[in-house]
Amino acid sequence: MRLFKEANMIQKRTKIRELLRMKPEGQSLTVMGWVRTFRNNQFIALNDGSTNTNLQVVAPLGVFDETLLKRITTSASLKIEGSLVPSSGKGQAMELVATSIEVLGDSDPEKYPLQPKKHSLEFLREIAHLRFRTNTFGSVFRVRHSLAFAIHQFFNERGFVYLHTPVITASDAEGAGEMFRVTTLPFDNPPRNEDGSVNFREDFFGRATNLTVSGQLEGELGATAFGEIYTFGPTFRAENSNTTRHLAEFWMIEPEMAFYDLEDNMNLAESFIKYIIGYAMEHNREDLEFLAQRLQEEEKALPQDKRSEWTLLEKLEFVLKNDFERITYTEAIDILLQSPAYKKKKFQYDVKWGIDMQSEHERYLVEKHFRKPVIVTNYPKEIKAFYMRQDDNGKTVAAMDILAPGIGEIVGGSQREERMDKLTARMREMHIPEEELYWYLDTRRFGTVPHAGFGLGFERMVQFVTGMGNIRDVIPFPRTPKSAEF
RNA sequence: UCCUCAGUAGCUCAGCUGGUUAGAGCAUCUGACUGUUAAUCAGAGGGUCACUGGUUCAAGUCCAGUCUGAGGAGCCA
Repeated sequence: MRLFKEANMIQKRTKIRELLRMKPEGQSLTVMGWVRTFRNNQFIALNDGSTNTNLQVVAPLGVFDETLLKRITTSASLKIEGSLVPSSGKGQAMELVATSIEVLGDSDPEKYPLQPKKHSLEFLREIAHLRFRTNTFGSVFRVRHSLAFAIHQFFNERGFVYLHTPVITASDAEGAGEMFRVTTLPFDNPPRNEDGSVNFREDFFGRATNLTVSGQLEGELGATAFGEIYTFGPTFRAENSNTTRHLAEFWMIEPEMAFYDLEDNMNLAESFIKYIIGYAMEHNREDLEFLAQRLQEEEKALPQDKRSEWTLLEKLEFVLKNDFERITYTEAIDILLQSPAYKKKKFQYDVKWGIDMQSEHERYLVEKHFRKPVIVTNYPKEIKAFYMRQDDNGKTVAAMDILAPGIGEIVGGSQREERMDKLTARMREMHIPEEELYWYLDTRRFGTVPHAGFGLGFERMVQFVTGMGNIRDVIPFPRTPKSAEF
């Protein structure tokens, strides 16, 4: 009975996104949504989240009770029945002339924090639970949804298996970053060993556990059975990073493919990025146009030389149509050494073969020299992880990073070391305990194969596509140091 | 974690070399108007000047510490 009623309510409702595509010929429709503004005691701008475009609802003068009209305040929720007609006003093609208005939920205008005006992103971050009701965040999170959907579609079309790697892990061997401990032990008085250290054998899992910093090692287990897998889930880093590009909780996509070399890996990563951007451009045109416009207005405050030369859509279009630049680390260092910036001593950090490139170096390559996404390959082994495949020269590994304009490293990947002897030798050099990773090494023990994979930070991708400057504005509930309110 | 900047009304901000009762625009409320597009016009209410301590006859203003936020750096995705 209850189910039937709910279905009935849904069937009657027309989403504004669909309504706006109809031909207005006086048809009778029901809409439900939240009030954005109420002008002139007569015109309701109604938004239901399906699109940024508000529906203009006309409440003809004299038809509705004064006490009802008083309740039509910013963000009150309404159910409206009316007829869809061509608009006699200028700002919109059609409007709904209300025959009945029901207030589903009141919104006290003295207390509701959002106003029909511009708010700073910093302020909206403080009311993250309500910011979805703004145009900017409406667009950002519809685009985020589309990108997530496109990711699954891309891999599904190519026969990849979506592998759910664990959120709680016991492995602390990879060293991808500081970890959040997971425990049920009492923190004021944990059980102790004789030497005074905490006795994790008495903890929930019988050992020390943490939130995952990467699903890659588990991903390799999948790849060496299914051939091609991908993970897409939350990842946690307890680093005290306070930047526009870091979160303590973020989402990562990590494909892992057997029978792929570095070149295959790069090809996949490049077509993957183009695919999901193309998907958003096709399905979220309106949102992207809104975000592009928002960005342009924001940049008006900047001096001429700091403004971007392209609009957001032009930038995305360009990325779609052009090949990413591919250079080796060694070539990248040469370019930096030859650069006017280096010769004029503009770099704060020195450049020489063997360094881990700094943000300023990556920015120079991507934003000044090539002016497009760049894939840098074959880094020195000293600055990369133990599992990356060693090149024949003994100096470099088959790594690749994709650097994007504006955000820097968006993808990090490599061909993995499939040769047992080389891998364990490197682990010993880097003091990584083999015993703890016996399960990982089993992939090399039993039918090892050449394989490769990469990790892509989802929020950085959403930043790139939406043009949002701060990563805290592209995840619904950002977790950063000293901040986990909602 | 380091460096720099900031915290004054619901929001965005002004407040000079310390000196009467701390201001503006927007928002809100009341009234007017009624085809408006962040409507318009008139009026009203609204403040622990982040917190703690100090200097001083006197602190929003100066000093110290703390907290929070932003930008940059490092770490990285």
